[in-house]
Amino acid sequence: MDCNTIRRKFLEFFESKGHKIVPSAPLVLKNDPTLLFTNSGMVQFKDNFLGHSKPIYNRVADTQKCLRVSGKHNDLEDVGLDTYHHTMFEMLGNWSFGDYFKKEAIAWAWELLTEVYQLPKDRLYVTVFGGDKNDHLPTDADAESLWKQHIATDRILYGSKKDNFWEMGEQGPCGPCSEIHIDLRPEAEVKNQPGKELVNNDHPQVVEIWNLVFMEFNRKADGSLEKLPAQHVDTGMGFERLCMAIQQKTSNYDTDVFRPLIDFISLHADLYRYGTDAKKDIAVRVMADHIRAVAFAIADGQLPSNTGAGYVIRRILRRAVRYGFSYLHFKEPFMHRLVPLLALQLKDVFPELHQQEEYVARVVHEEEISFLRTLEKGLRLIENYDKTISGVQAFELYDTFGFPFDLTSLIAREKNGTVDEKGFHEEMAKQKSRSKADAVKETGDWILTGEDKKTEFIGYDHLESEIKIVKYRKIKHKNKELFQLVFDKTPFYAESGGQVGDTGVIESVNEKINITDTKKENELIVHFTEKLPESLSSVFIARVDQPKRELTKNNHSATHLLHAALRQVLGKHVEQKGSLVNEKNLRFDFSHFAALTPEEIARVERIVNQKIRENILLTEQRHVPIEQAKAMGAMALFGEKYGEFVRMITFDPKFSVELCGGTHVAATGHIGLFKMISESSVAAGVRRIEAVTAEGAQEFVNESLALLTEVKSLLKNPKDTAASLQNMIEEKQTLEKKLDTLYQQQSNVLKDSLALKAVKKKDYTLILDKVTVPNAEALKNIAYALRNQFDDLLLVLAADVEGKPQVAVMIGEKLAATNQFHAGNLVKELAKEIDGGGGGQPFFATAGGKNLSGLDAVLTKAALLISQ
RNA sequence: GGGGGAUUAGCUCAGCUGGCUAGAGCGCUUCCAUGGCAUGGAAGAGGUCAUCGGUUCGAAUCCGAUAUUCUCCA
Repeated sequence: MDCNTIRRKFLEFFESKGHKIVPSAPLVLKNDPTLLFTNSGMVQFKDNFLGHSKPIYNRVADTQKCLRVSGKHNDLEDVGLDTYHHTMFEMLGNWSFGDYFKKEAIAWAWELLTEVYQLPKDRLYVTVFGGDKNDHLPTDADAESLWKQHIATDRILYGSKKDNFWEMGEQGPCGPCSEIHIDLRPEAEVKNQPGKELVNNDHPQVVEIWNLVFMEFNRKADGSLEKLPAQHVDTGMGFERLCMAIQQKTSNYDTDVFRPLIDFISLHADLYRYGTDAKKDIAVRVMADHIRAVAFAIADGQLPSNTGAGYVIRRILRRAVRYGFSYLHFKEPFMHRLVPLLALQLKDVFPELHQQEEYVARVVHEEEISFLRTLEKGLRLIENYDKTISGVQAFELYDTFGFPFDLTSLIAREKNGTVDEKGFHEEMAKQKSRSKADAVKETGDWILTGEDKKTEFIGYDHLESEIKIVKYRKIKHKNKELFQLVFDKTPFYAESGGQVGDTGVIESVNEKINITDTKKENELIVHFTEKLPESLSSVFIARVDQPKRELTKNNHSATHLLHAALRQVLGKHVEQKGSLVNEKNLRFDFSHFAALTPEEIARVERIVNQKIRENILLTEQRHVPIEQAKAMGAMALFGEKYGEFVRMITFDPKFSVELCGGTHVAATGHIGLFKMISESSVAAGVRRIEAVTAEGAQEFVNESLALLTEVKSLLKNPKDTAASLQNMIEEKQTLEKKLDTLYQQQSNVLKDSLALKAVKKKDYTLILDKVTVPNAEALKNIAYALRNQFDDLLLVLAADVEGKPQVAVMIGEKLAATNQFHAGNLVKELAKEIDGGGGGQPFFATAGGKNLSGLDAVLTKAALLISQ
């Protein structure tokens, strides 16, 4: 059975059991402070379990793109070393939200595995939760007795809290779980040792394939458990592992999920045959695995970067490049060539990659080039190191120059040297604790003050409303206390879609509290404040900062017009890749492969301003079925999670139709004026435009004009300002050069006159004089020029340099070789006469001071010192 | 968000603990040699040492700030 059939059969099976098949959520999460990536199938339903929103369907199934790079069972650095860990994988799952529970979940799981997939019953084991004293929980007897209807009693095993009690995090919904394991070893081995002894023992051939979680509790911040009002089922089955079991392979990488990638990599690694060299195999697996994670993350809108989720993507890609570089001799960018293959392979399941294939490959390619450059630089640095490399050095290479530690040790070994690994890890630990100390954050439990229900957002129509506080909690960060409030309804817009959150106040009869920000946690609208209201149960008037909201609206609507204009001018490949809209300006990132020409910029700006003058009325539709919206030409963004119903914002159905939750002007005329401030690049294939509107644009134009007026007036209002300035700059350069030559000539004259005064002594030619020179540079020049003239020169010049005393001592080449005089020592002695200090090299030294009248004394003293 | 680096000629970079008049390779200009050249030789042009401020007799070098950029950690 090929992998596509396996996936299809899973979905068909649950569809036949009354489940709604939903699409995978994006890999990258936007509104969840606790998580960077979707790491399991249940993430997109988190709000349903937490009770923040009601599910639309109570039975759902899907295949979900997941990414795991750290956690109790997974670490990025382990992936590829063995044959079963992955960064990105698909998780098949079925869910019940307060609908069916353990009985159906267990029966269907068994039916699917043994009847649809025909997995051998005598190789399956199941585990149930064996209870936990600390949590005062008994064995999961329900699951136990249900399993007994399907499977022999001796194939049921009992697991501890660690293996059989599933928790979302330190807080939140949780419950006992029941896992299905399969023994894939050859017959002989099975006879030797029963599979049940190997379950949950990290054996690569005796593995868990399906986890059925029965969510019935909520874990509170103090660690105690509370029964949930409704019970849910959450299951997850690793797709790649399931394929291995059904296709009777010994590794996930041997299935047809990975094989095409592996073959392509091997082909281009000098026709390497996979399976013939353990180290090279690891490299091949790393590359095959990592390209999936990287490509899908980029397709979902996450570019590699140096912070947050983007940094994780960068690390994954770099790890793959590193392995290819070290073990398969890929010295040129290669990973990007895997993108088309992967896109084609998953075209029907995850079309987002196929649709953005060129863009994704380009980003990967650019990132590869940049890392190979980093490697090259590191290699050059490491050449200058001793063959024993200290931990501090290795860490500096890694931390400052991004040079991977394993490459450092590889190179050290090649030179028969060593690296202090312990020292390296110590340095790393220091770095980590520095960062952690900065990031500590304590989050308290939500405390209910009213009936817990979903907040109604009324901010599209109202900027002011009576509200009640539903719940609140305390956040501690860097010794600062913050409170988060949730209302029954709110006019405050929570940051999303690039638009900043509203600020404002809530006010009761007795008090007035500032709301400093509004954010979303998944679907929950959270208001931030520094002060907790005293009477939490009062009725408050919530009031949004209106001027700020108005200015923000201008910028948001302008962003839509800009997006549409860009597509008109540049082409349909322009897709939004990021957006920031606040009261001051707007920033819009989009896919496009070249810098905009001044003409393109002008055209885009002209179109946007024309649309503003047309004063197009806003058409806002709040509840359109997603399919209908798409049919009407609305652009859905990659990496954005849309519900069944969407909000549509239209400014002229022929011009701009977008799915958007933000706030907008009633008619485009409100925007007033649109002015682009800058156009730049953020990453390969992504451009950024910054612009201002309304008052901001007016201010910008006024300031620019004022500056120009000032410049013009300084130049005495020339006909052509730019040319006049250009002239002036050129003129200045010529003058500087002329002045230079003039000084040079002066110095020459002075030098010649000094040369005439030279007195020939027995061992040397003495020049001792007082001079006036324009700058220190000239003094130096004269000294060097005289040195070229007399190889037995002994020169002492007491100079007046722009009113400051300076002394120069120069000793000719031949004389210097005799070590008879030391310019540095001499000048130090002489400097005393001018209340200064100095030094230099044995043959040339200078000194400066404060006492100009001491110059004569310098010469007298010099004569004395020399004659000694 | 918190660290660590880097910024020197058109490009890639040297320049050790402050002091040889800031260098190399490539590229550029001119000239010479060969029938031709990704050729050889010679000469030459090109630098506010990112910006601003400080320490010092003296700063590319030390200190601080800003900008740009690379990199690690969260």
